[in-house]
Amino acid sequence: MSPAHRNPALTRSGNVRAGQTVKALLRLRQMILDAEIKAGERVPELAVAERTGISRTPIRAALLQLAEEGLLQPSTSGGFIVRAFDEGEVFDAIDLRGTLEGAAARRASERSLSHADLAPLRDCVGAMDSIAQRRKPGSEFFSDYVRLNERFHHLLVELANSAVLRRALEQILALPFASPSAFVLAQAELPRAREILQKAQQQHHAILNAIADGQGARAEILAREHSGLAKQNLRAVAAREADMKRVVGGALIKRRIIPATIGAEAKSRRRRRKISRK
Amino acid sequence: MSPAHRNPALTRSGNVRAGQTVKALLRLRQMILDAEIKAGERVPELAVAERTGISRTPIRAALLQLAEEGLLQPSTSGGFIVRAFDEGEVFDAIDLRGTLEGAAARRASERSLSHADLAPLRDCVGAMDSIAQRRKPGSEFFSDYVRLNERFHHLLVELANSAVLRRALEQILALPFASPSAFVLAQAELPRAREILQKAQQQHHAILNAIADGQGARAEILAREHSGLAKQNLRAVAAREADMKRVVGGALIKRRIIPATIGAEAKSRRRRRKISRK
DNA sequence: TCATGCTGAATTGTATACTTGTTTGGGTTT
DNA sequence: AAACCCAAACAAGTATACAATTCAGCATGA
Repeated sequence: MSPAHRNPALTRSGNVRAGQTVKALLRLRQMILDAEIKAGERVPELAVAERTGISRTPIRAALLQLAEEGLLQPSTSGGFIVRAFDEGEVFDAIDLRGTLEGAAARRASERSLSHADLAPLRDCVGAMDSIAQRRKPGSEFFSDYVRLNERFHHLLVELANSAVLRRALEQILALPFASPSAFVLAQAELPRAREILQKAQQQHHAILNAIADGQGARAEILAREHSGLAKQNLRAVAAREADMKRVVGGALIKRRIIPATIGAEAKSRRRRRKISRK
Repeated sequence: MSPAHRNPALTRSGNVRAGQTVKALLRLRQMILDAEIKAGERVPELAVAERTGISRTPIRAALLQLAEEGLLQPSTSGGFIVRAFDEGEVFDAIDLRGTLEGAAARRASERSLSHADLAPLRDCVGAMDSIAQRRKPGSEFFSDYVRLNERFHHLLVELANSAVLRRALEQILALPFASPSAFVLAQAELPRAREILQKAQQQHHAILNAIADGQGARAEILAREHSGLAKQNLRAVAAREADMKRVVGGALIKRRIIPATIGAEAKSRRRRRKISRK
């Protein structure tokens, strides 16, 4: 998407010369997700430019891109502010992912794919099986699982073979908490962790089989239902603020129940006279 | 999305002071859709800057935006080229719109909306009824119909009350031929024009009723099915090149059957020696 | 005490100069 | 004659200077 995507590698100097725009994009996204810039705050171009040593032009491009992704929101007075999401929006995002993955599963089912076409997906599910059967979840347990899980969902979309569908899913996945494995880390803390994981794995199997059998409607429903697990995790995790910190971009999600104290407003500069209206 | 969204009077109205970025965006989009720049061609910043009297910076922002919308494609060597769509992609885009509108209809159904909430949608359908019953389609016939049709689809999404869903639909509707009324004008030339229009209107009624009755699954299927009409129109229109010219952005759609002559390549400059690679 | 309008600092939006990379055409060599 | 190399032209990426707008803070007056 970014115009500087083409800069794959090095210049003659041998230095990793990623385009400034890409650098700015990555840095800014990190800053937002790590809550270095807090939700609701403005993102001043100049400050970012000074801090990163990148000039304003690429930074501006990155801001534009991040606004496209939905992490930033254009301010009425120009510039951008970090978007805050309430629990409902996160829910809706996961729901939409379910809808789109359902559409993908249906399309994949209707393409009468060969056995070989489905091999990668089958292998992926198989690999997850062997992970899920480990007695003791080791340190790489979850990172392995997350990787395979993302691969599963990625393959699903690829099998649908629709550029527009892929684009739509890319858009929604730009919201980190909409990702299929967004809550896996937090889920690990839940008492029913293993149970949830096994249920997810059963669903992976079911989706794969439905696609292999060309059962489009069934595959769609199953894929959609599969996203219900993420919704369930969201509900469980959102209840405890501590768990929310384990979710990538969790700082962007504002709790529904706002404390009575207006502590949040104290530190950010506020217009003292908003009664000026009329 | 664009940083200059804040400009009060922006789009189709007689905008007195639009930001340069917005101006560039509108101008460029028009140039692309009118095939002033043909599909597959590069869009040179400087040329556009000279031609429009706008400096490169806002033009670059507009190019970025248009790439986000999907009308432009980043080139490997930097810059952008006008994207070409084959018939399959147009089909997929309409299909995806159907999926998303289906999701919207379902959500709307499940919100237990009051009679008053549905009034705008009901009024819209009513207005379309009175148009559809006109004996002689006048000059404003189609423009009125198109306006109301777009309004219907817009209201449908609003009733779903989901920001992410709205965003996803905005993305797909940025492709002009994915619009619900993209083929209405071309459809008018078809022999079964009136019949198609009446069928569409029946579907509008059915969707409205399903939502009013809270029948989510039914509303979803109906809305999805409704997009089938557009697919049908696409098939009918795509058969004849002349009709394709009546479709907005039709120049971006490349025919499936490519003539044996390589005439298209003759005019565009080609690299003579691509064997230079090692 | 509060409303109102002015002013200056800050920040975004725009233009342009400059740098870096890609392309292309011609000359050279085999 | 074909392939290759090099260099000049060109276009995109980046930095920075400049203009326009916004907003806080203060002064002024009711």
